[in-house]
Amino acid sequence: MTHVRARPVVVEAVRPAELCATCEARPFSVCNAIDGHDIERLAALAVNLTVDAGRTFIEEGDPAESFFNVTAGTAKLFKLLPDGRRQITGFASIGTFLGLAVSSSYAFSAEAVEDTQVCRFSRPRLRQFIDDFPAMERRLLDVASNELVAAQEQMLLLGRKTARERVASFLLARESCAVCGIPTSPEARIRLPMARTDIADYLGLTVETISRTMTRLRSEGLIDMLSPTEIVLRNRAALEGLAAGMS
Amino acid sequence: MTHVRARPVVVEAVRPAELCATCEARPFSVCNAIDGHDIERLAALAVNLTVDAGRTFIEEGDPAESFFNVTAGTAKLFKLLPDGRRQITGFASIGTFLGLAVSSSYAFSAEAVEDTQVCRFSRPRLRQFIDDFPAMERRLLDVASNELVAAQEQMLLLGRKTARERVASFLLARESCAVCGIPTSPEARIRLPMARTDIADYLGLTVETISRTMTRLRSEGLIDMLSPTEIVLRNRAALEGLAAGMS
DNA sequence: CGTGCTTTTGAAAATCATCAAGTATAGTGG
DNA sequence: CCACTATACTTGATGATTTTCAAAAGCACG
Repeated sequence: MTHVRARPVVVEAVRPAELCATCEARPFSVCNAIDGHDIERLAALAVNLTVDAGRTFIEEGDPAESFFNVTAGTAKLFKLLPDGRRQITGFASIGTFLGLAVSSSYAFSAEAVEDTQVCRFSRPRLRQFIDDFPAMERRLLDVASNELVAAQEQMLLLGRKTARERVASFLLARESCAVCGIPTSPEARIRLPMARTDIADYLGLTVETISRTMTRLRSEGLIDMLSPTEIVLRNRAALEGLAAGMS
Repeated sequence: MTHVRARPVVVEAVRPAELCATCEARPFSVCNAIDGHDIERLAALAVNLTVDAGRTFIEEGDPAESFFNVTAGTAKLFKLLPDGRRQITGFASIGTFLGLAVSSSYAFSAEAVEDTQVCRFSRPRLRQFIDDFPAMERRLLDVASNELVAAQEQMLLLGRKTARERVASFLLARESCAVCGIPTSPEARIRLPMARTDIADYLGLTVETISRTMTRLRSEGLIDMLSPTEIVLRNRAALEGLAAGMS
């Protein structure tokens, strides 16, 4: 259980929309469904935001007026219980589209884990845009479908895996996420921009359990810890076995 | 942990597609995005299946050749670990669309909890159909978005709620699901077509814990149990408090 | 009216949480 | 540049919720 010290819901800076045409995040995002000059129409809808680490830019329950697209950095998405218990439902990095929901209010909060860049779209206006571009709708459905599959996998983790299995699964997921970390180097160095508390709230465990489990994985030679935020997978096969539940 | 006694993956009977126009499930399903005579084109793609209780009609990992739409009964969707641990990711009832996934293989298995009717659609052919009917794609995106929200709520439950809170959440969800149970009578009688084991695997608990928790809720006057499968909510407010985490 | 399965109940065990404290790290100000 | 403070991470001891193991009670079905 983590009691979250609230930081003001403020966006650091709002810059005029940059050209989507040159956006580094585009290859990873739904925006690549649009090409040619149509991309300029999309750019006209986008507002570039800089969100400092620790800042919340989506608040659960608030009217859902915008969609977001992460273009740099990392954000955590989470839900809270009244007493402060928190469940992180996912981490958003470059290319992640946020705000899919039929409801009129956000179903989760989003807070930057490190300095983050996002594009903000007015919900009704982007909705209108999508109606004109079926390819975009198609891409969004693909995104939503993939997230659904990921969510089911996470339910399996939360409902049925042991602490060890959860941590192994997490590390492997971080590693295979080619986009999210620094280079997926030959020796698989993983960057963990989020705090241990965040990992705990993502895996349904406590900070202490995360720490103990990682220490043990290290002492068993399955991983190396260059620093708390830099992990090297030493025995991928063993980790994969663990993650798959063949402990 | 539940070791699943495998039942053959067989569909009981295959009937010629009935007219979607008169389908009772249509108001609850994505099919209502299509109207007029276009519905006949859709009907031409559908195959009606009867799935007996206990039969599996989607097997995790199998090539995803079909979409399904539940038109009657209830099915459980689940993922397994190699040693038999099971996580039920959801229950599908009338109107539920199954098979959304970009991958070429199913991400979960589906087994009928009670005698169930489903429509089966060839994946590529329905995909083609959808391309012709943006309204359908739109509806699918809405469905996927809603399921995503539900999945996040379930992650909160699995990761952070106590056994009591989970069971209370489950009962309330069953109740508000106007479609899934028999009548949402004035006194909120809930039908639970699934076994205790299924509830356990859905809530990330064991059968024993489910049983004990429900017994306790009954002894505290929060619920009544007419039979193992028929529950009455006696103190809705208290249950809602529990489910929301204000224990 | 057994037979088999589901549900319930009981006792013991275990994983993980909680409480507590020490260590490392980073950022701040002198 | 270094000490100082705050925060994050780690480690240890204890405890509790939930699991596991075991068995009885209910029910459905042949």
